[in-house]
Amino acid sequence: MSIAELEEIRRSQILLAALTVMSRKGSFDATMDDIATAAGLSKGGLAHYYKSKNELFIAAFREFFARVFERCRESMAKAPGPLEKLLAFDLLFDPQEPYVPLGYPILFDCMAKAAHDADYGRVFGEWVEGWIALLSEALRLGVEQGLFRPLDPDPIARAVSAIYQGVATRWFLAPARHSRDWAVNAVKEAITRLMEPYILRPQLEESTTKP
Amino acid sequence: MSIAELEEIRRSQILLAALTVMSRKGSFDATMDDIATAAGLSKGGLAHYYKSKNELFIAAFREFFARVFERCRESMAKAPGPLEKLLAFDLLFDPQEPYVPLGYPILFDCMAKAAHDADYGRVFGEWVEGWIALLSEALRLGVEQGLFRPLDPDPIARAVSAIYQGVATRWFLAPARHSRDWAVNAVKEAITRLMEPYILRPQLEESTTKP
DNA sequence: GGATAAAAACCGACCGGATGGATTATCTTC
DNA sequence: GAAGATAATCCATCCGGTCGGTTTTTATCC
Repeated sequence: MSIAELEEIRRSQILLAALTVMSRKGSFDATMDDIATAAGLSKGGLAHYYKSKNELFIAAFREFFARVFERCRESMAKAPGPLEKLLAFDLLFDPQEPYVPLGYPILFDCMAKAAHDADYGRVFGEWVEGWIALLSEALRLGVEQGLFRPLDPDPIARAVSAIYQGVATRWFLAPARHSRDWAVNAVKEAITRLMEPYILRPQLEESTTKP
Repeated sequence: MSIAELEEIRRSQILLAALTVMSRKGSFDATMDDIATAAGLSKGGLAHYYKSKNELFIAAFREFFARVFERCRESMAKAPGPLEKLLAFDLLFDPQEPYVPLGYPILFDCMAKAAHDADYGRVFGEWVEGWIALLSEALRLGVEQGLFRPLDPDPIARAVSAIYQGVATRWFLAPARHSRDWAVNAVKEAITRLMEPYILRPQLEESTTKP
């Protein structure tokens, strides 16, 4: 095994440990000792790969968002049509999904940090932009396929993404009164209705021409 | 001045100081020293009124949410009709609004804490429920006034509130790509369209009866 | 292939600073 | 003078980061 390979393995091992501890304790309460223990290394061992706690945390948040993004992309790729692609994120409300119980605490921590620290704001913003790019692509696809009337994808994609963010926040933080059924339905209703004026129906095209 | 009056004044002074420091530094980085300095008291003075940092923070978050709730209630009270009441929260995107620059960092901190600590989850959840009660009331009003068709207010109010949460989160944390205009319009579009099937139009009542 | 030296990886102990809370002393009010 | 309010100081603990020492790996030479 080469030094580069070992470094890759160690960094990955440390990131996984960091994400686990951050999710369990909250990133504000996660210590380097905790993470070192979870990684099966010493603090000095951690220091070899990540020069500071902040550097490790930025890397951990980036890793987390990369994984979530990939999972979302997969889910979208499987959806049959552009509207279905906009609605392809029920995984966000699935407790069995690997990154759901682990992920929301991490997401909220990143948001709390982002409110004060531009580095974290950048991490959050880049993830958001990536997701919005996916959604915009689906909207453009819908137009190309003649399923949606011509539209500006950007603000709509942003609205769609924000709806998911709001509903998911409520589902996770106030679950007693925001069930999964509510979440799934709220998202579907809101997004479907938001898209309503853009949907072309070939067989009913005459009746969609409102006065 | 009686002891009860002094206590009221001191508690209020300390809470204001706490909110100011929490907003500026983040609640995770706010120390009792910081808050004492901001309150013009010593740490010992703080300890007389709040027995622990946690007790002070819970009280501060509650104070914050109470103020935001009151501000939202006022804004709604001024709106002319039930649909306008659902849309009466442009203040959430107004940087001149007192609790906006100060409030979002506090809100995100509370959310991050709520992900791990049921006490904070309760504080957050109670605020959410209060807001939803206002929205539900407006929906019921709309039905009573014959402006909305009969509906179940609860899930709709929750969806409306979640939309605000998502859009506001994006506006505040990723402002470069989520302008105030986008936010105001996204909320208006999403909520108006979500309500579309429920809106009764007296002059066009016949055409709303879809097959 | 073996021996040797150098570099890298890793550990455990240590350090200085920060913090919440406790304690003692002082001040203020009744 | 007593009670309450407040300040200042102290204390124990915690934490990120450092550092000297040890172990492991790599590179070089014969």
